[in-house]
Amino acid sequence: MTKTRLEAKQITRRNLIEASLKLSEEDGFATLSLRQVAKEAGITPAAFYRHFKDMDELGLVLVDEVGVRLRQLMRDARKGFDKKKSAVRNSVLTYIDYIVENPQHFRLLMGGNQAGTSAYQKALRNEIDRFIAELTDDLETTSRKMKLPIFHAAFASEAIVAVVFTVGAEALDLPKHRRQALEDRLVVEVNMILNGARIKG
Amino acid sequence: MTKTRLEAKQITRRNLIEASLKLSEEDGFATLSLRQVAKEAGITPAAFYRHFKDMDELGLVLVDEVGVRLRQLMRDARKGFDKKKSAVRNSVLTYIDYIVENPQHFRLLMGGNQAGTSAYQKALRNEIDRFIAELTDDLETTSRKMKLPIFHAAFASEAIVAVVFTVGAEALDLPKHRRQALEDRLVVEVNMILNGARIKG
DNA sequence: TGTACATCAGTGAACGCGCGTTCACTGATGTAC
DNA sequence: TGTACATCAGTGAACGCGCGTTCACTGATGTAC
Repeated sequence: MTKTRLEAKQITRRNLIEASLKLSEEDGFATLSLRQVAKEAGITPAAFYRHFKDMDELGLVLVDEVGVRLRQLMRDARKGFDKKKSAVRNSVLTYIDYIVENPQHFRLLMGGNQAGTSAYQKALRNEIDRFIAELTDDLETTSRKMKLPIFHAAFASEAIVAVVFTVGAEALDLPKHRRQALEDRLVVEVNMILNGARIKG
Repeated sequence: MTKTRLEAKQITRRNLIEASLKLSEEDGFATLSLRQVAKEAGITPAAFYRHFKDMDELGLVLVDEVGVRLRQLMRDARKGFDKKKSAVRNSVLTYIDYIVENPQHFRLLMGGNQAGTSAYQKALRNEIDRFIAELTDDLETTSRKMKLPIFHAAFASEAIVAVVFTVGAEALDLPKHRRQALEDRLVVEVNMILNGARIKG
């Protein structure tokens, strides 16, 4: 087995990634130290450098992983398996569930808005732009199918993503029983933006 | 003059506040150290404690000061002196101008979303809720005056503040000549939300 | 298969640094008489 | 007004701490013959 050593290295790399996600749950990625992550992953600080140049490089990997996963989730949610609910409500429920179950992922995408280097910032910005682009596509496709014109699909997507991220951040700080109100609010606000986007001018 | 010593103390306190605002311009308040602020204010680290219990207490003062100032500004902007432009465009222009001229203030209100203690978080949350409340009042008053019903004034305000803060964060990272596009975008999105809020359901 | 050498993930000690916090102090300002 | 004492904002040294980074090393895994 010529791969044993390589495999072991990849396991450690995985451990570093999982460790940073776990530790991000508390205060986000920006406040993590290399030593904390190495310790949580079960290696010495010096061994960290066998896998990543610095914390920033690890951060880029995390943003990418989380972005891919969250976009896939939202794509599935929009397809809307539960026909009893609107596509909007379906998506909102899926989204809120996900961020409550995976606060680390969400804090990762939010938190960097402020701290972090410019490379990390750009990666985050890029992920969010992807969300917006996918949503814009979806709105335009749906509009064509439904024969309901939409005048500002791109702007509407930007506004929706802004609202969705804002409400998501609030959801993390609330106890479970108050989440329902947030879901309802988010559904109303998203529909409000969609209605506005269907009006000319 | 029995006040000379007290006055001197208040000047130093002011210096600490101004120093932290100045240093916040770079990366926000969360990344500031007590020693940096003391140095910028021209005192030794130990003297800091004559004025504030810790950085968190200073943070609360800053959030309050900036919040008061920004709310006053937006109140004035909504009154809309420039009658050639819509109230929405007037407010958006004022807002973008302000955050570009005072990035420290804006970073202060944004940045804490992630880092900082719970007391600081709550103060921020509280400031933002005030913005939303004032905007809601304004929307309802205007609605009555114009005899244009509005069905979701509170939700619309939440959505508008979310969008406005998001776009504001983006404005800070852009060169001056690309700001115009952001203003236009913000005007369209805010109007979109207002239009949506005037539709029932 | 067995041996000799190369690779390299992870170790553990050491470094200098900026941090928050404490402490006894100084000396100008303020107060009482 | 003049003197003796109290107050207290600011000083400067010291502390222990966790940080990122470096380095020579170890020893298991991998490779060549």
